[in-house]
Amino acid sequence: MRPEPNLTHLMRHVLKNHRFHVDRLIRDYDVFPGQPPLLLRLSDNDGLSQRELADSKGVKPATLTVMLQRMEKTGLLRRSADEKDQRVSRVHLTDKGRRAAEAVRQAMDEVETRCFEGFLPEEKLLLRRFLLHMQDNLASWSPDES
Amino acid sequence: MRPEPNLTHLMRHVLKNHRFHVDRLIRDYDVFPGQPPLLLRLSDNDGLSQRELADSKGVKPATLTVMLQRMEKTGLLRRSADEKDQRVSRVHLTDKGRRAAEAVRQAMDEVETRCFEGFLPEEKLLLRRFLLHMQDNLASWSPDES
DNA sequence: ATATTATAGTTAGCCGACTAACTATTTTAT
DNA sequence: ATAAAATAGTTAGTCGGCTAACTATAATAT
Repeated sequence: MRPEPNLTHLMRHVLKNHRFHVDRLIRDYDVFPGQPPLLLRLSDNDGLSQRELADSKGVKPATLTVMLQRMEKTGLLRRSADEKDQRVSRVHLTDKGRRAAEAVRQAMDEVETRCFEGFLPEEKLLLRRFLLHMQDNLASWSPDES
Repeated sequence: MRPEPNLTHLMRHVLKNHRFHVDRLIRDYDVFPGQPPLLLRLSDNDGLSQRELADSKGVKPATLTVMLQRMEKTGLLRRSADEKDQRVSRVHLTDKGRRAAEAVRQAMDEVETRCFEGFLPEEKLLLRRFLLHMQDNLASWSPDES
């Protein structure tokens, strides 16, 4: 009666659980569920443009605009126009943003550690290979064919 | 400069791509991105309660209520009160819903096939084992410890 | 038998994601 | 040099997910 859930369904379940734990660990920093990757990216590379951030996160510019507006409102970052190209706006972390990013980094590390407890290094490598293989299969599937 | 993306980040990427392809294949059936699993579940098991559906999909009842309202409006399903327990409402696919479910099943099969092209059966088993291991690690992590 | 508690759904309001249509600026072509 | 095309962001509207607060019905306890 309970059909074996397929692999992608299982993956979704795992990721939901993963996100839940990360959120739980940083809920005191005004950081919302989609923001951790952004904070880490900015912490590694201050002053990126919104376009670069969107590409980096694999998200549409419209999505990013709204997220950044919220994060600016909660004081995690500020935006300033690029001097040479008035179209682009560059994003900088505030002090609060840097503290949040540090907390996020710790939380992500902790969850990642827990998540892969009991994995051998070669198993993690194998998992990475599988994921890259899947990614390659899906990305190279042009919408035209069958 | 480009840090190795961690495994969960990679997983998110793969799933986004997966969902994109499923959506592409069923966009002519009034079926929106979160609805495929629901349609399949109902197609296998008509007349489930909302509670059962929510648990099955791993989603909060409030989320389901809104999704079902939309799907009822587009004519994919209808709801009726249980006779024995007036609190529960049972969900049934319409003919249109059954046709959509069939299309979804085909689309999912096709994407799943593409996704795992070049995988050996034992590799898929290994991947499942890894995911269950991760799921177990995360699910057994009580919020209290560390 | 009544009062309490538990369960099923709903509503409201938020965040994250998308597309489509828009503005503003910079490049490129003619 | 001016017109056309490309690029960066924004806005509006929708779907999917959540939490919190609510209603209605059923089950339990005293």
